[in-house]
Amino acid sequence: MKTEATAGGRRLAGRPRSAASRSAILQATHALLDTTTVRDLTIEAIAQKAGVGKATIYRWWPSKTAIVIEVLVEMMNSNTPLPKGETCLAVVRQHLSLIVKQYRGRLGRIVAEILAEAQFDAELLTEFHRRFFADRRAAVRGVIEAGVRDGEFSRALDVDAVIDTLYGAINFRLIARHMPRDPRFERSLGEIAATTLRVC
Amino acid sequence: MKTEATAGGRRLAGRPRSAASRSAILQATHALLDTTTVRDLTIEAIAQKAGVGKATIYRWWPSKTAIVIEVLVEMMNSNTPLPKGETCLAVVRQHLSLIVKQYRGRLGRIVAEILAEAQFDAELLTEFHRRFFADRRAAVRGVIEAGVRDGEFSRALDVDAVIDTLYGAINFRLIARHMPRDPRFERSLGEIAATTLRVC
Amino acid sequence: MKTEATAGGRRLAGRPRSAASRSAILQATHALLDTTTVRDLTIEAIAQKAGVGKATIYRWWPSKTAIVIEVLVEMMNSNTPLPKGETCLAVVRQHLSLIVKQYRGRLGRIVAEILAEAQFDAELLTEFHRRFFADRRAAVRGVIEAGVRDGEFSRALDVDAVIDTLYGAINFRLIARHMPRDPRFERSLGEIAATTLRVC
Amino acid sequence: MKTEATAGGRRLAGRPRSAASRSAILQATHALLDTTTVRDLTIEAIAQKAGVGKATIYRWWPSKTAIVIEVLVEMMNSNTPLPKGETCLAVVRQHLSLIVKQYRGRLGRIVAEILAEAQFDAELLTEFHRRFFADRRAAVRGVIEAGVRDGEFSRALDVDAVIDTLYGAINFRLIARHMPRDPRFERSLGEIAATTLRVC
DNA sequence: AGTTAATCGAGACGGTACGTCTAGTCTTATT
DNA sequence: AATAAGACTAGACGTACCGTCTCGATTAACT
Repeated sequence: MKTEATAGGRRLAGRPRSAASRSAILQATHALLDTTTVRDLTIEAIAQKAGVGKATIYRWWPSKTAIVIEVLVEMMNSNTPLPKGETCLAVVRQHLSLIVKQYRGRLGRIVAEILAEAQFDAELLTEFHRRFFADRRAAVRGVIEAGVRDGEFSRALDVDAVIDTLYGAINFRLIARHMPRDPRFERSLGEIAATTLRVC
Repeated sequence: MKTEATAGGRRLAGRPRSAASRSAILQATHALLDTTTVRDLTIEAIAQKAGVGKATIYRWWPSKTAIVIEVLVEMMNSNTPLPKGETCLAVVRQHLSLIVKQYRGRLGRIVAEILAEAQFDAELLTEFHRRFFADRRAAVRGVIEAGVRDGEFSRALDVDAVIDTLYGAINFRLIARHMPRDPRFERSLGEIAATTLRVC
Repeated sequence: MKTEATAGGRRLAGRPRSAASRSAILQATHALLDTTTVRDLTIEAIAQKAGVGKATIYRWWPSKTAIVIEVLVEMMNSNTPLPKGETCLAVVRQHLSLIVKQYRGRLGRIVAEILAEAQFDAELLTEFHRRFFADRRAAVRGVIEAGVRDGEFSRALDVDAVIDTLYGAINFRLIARHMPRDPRFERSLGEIAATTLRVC
Repeated sequence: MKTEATAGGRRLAGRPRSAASRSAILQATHALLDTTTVRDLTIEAIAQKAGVGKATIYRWWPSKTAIVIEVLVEMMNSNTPLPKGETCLAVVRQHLSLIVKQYRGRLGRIVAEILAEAQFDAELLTEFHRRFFADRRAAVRGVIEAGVRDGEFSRALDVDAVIDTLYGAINFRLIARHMPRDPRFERSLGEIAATTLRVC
């Protein structure tokens, strides 16, 4: 038997992965999510709808939720550039509003459901954080740290705690559904952000 | 309080519900939760361990998660009296710390898992809110409103938003698991609470 | 309330058996048999329809089929007097025709179904034989033996074998359903009876 | 004979049916029938004993009794060639004796139980007739018709009625169990056959 | 051009839990 | 006692998916 990967570059024998199957699977999943929750989604239904063998799915994804994450990421594709604003506070406030709005529809439901499924699969949770939350959190963090450097925000800030406070409120209402995520909530969040970031 | 039979009207015909079975089911569920997640928990395993027919479970609970909620509520029974404190702020800070600590062990995991399961069952979510969150939230709300009346806290407060901000941070870290719920987090939350409540 | 059975007999303590319940059970069973097979009949459905507790049924009958046997016997009540005829052969032939006709409707179906259920319950089979077949078989036997004594029938006859031959054919078609139990069958059976009884 | 794949057309897509599973199921059923009645037999027990998923059974058989029929047919495989004899009557008599003997053991019990189960499933009854009775009946019919052509038997015969008379007697005693299927019965049946076939 | 090897759709496989159903038993209060 | 009501344990039902496994058929890259 020869080596699988010869000098320098990748050297795959055999039939390459079918791009058509991959996108058929993602599209089928997307379509099914209109009428089904992530939990009620089944690999069999995806395979059926995509006209694909189950094994093909299992070859490339570890679980149905992993597919959903991929669908979600493709849905969001460059959807969330950090908004512009005069001050760092303005940027943060607008971003908070944006997220509240974004989470109002199907997307919010799917995020909540992925988080739910990921409670029972640590790797999935890590993966979701890496592919969905990480960049946005880093961006927000960057803005806040800039605000601190500029003297706009308090020097004593525990940045992570503040972020979890503001975005956690959104996620908590998303998940616990005990109160609406309405314009008043957006405004109040903005006020709280102002106070916390400047005074804390 | 009167006896169950007399209060409220007619005594029902037929054999009454077995208290022994009820508590066997709750105990079995409690025990199984040591080694299983809520998702991996099965009604069959509970029935088996409790020495109970499956039908008996289905007669009294709509789903396994409903049982888990009942177990959780019995676990917490008068576990969380609102702490004493000199000022309203002190009470809130101590309560936040208490919750963070409480959520660190098995209890936190179960709360997260119930929330996860409840993402796919609206009634369950309502029920969980009613039996688990509602009282504690009302208590916290009472303290904050007292603080407002006394002039200790800001008059402009959106109390619900503030509560979701503080407790949402805890729940967000519980669910997303991206950062530890450690003493530093407790301290930071306390600071943020102080700022938000007094200045906002 | 006075005692129900005083003078002349046993005086049982406690509440006596309810005649109303007994007949409600039999009537309910009778009614259900219009739309259900004996197999699909359930004790629960009988109890429900009769407005009777399940335990009451179990107290007085060992199985649902036992109830069906009782219903059947009451249905047949003095239904099958041996027909009159000039000769013994004529009596037998008419009786065969009568049975073929009787078995054509619901009654035949129920007999077949009782026999089916009784394949798995030896006591039931014995009971069914005793209450349903025994008298009629004895009567037929009597006629045939009279024919033998009179010289109308062959002296060499194995009476039981002949009976099983003639009535067995009916029961076989009733159960295996491979051929109709029609007038031609009646006629042929009569011919075979004549030959067998006289020549054998 | 050709291979299965080629004969009759296109090879089907997908994994082919497992011959090992099929025979494991039949063997398990065979074994269980030693200690259980057809009624008490359960699909779960068969699946368990065969080391097979329940779905595999349901995929290929409509009911447990259908499996039992298949087991029975495989048990009988070329078990019952029509016996040789000098005359047609001799053939019929020997065949009757053979069937009586064959039905004495486990096989008789199973035939009775299948007929019992099939009282509640018309398709099953048809299937059982086709796979178990049909060929043998046709063979007997052939012999009798030959006898008629040769002048050995009566020209007036209703062949089906005669067959049901002779074999019905056997089946009736098998099912009603009111009399033994012993050598005397064999002899009497033979006598009756002789009379009926020649004189009728 | 032929060979090689991983891919593909299809669908059968062993397994497991589901929620339903009925059996037969057992508590109640009532008659 | 016997009754109607109905809760109880037990366990099979037939279904649905799981994740794995054969199949024959494709499809490139490497001889």
